[in-house]
Amino acid sequence: MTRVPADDTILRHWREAVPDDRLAHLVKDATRAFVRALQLRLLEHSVSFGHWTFLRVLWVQDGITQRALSDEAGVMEPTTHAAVNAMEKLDYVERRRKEGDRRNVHVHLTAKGRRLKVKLVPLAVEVNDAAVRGMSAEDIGAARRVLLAVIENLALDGAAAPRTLPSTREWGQRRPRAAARRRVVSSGS
Amino acid sequence: MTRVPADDTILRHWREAVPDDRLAHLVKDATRAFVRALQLRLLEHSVSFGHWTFLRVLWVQDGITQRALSDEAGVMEPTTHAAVNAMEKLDYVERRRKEGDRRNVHVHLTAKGRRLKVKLVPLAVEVNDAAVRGMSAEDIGAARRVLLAVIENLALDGAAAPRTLPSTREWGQRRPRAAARRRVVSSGS
DNA sequence: TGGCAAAGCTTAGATGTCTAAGTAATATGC
DNA sequence: GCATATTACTTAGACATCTAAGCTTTGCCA
Repeated sequence: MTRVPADDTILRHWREAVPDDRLAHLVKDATRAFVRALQLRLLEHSVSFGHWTFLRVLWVQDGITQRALSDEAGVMEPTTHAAVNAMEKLDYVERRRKEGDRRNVHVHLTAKGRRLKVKLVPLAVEVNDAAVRGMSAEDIGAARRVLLAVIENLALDGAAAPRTLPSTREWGQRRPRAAARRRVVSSGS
Repeated sequence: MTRVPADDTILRHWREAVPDDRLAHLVKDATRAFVRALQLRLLEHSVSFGHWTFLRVLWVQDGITQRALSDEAGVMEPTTHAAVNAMEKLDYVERRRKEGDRRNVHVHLTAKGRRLKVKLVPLAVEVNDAAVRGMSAEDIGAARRVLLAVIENLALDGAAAPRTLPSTREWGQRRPRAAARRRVVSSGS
């Protein structure tokens, strides 16, 4: 790689500066570190990081719908859609429609997709072990509690904020002016 | 209807499943929660989340070079370049070349960019407070330690791993940049 | 002192993620 | 039993981020 953007700089950074959104940035940088480390290993098996997210889920719940897959992976449908397209081309999965509700598209692993599991899972374990090396079990437990709390607290926060608007949260309304105005202006000129 | 991808599903998810890369995913989901929460607030001031990252740095170190800005923000130059372009259009910053080294491009806040600080910083504080609500100071401290360790451990991991790999499209081929080289060299001093 | 490497910025293109809006199938209510 | 809402997927487009590679300026040194 050319240059790790961070390394020295980021580390110094975290020991000195105390910005107002310190935890948020720590979490963000940690995510990048995790993604990068796993990506590095996945590349040797020609699997992109994006696919890992979905394969993980499918190894446990093969044949679920795209919607369910999105939920389990924690992303929106279009993200899943794009990833499934790519993985279908790579012959890791295939889409199937079943009898019954014809809206649903079920995503099934191919033999090839299934085989990746034994190779890839150890890589993730390796990364996680390396990541927490030297940390006590208590600290790691505390970190888990805090992160889970963050997710819960902010989910509430996000759900509460737009409450002033129609029942099904309308981001379009809340997000407002920037987008709305832009649209008006461009159609008017 | 726009659905929050996560909410219930993600929360249930974290209380049940115990995948092999649990911490990595916890961290990733927490990042998304943070970003989303802050974005929600920034949008009301017509500031995108991407700009926040750089404005934070500039409020403290106005007039630094794009490279320095990249390092402080923890991203690569092209990311900074794109963001500075956008912020320049919005009249939050301006680029200036100084006497001396003409390769450097210094990024300066405009009055408009500077004014955002008092409005935006409280939003970040608010998000961080909301995020850790109910957590003990000890747990939060432990979480910080763990996250910092993750960043450090994986930075080492990333620096070490590729050297041993004859992998085709990797590090080795390209002429190493200063940082990469420095790291190798300094192992001897 | 002239050439080559390094440093800084830019461009090009890929990836992963999102919102908004469109289409097709199904469910619901009057 | 049809009109309408809801659900699942898709398409379009935006944005933040990355790597690879190109350009310009500077530094070094043989």
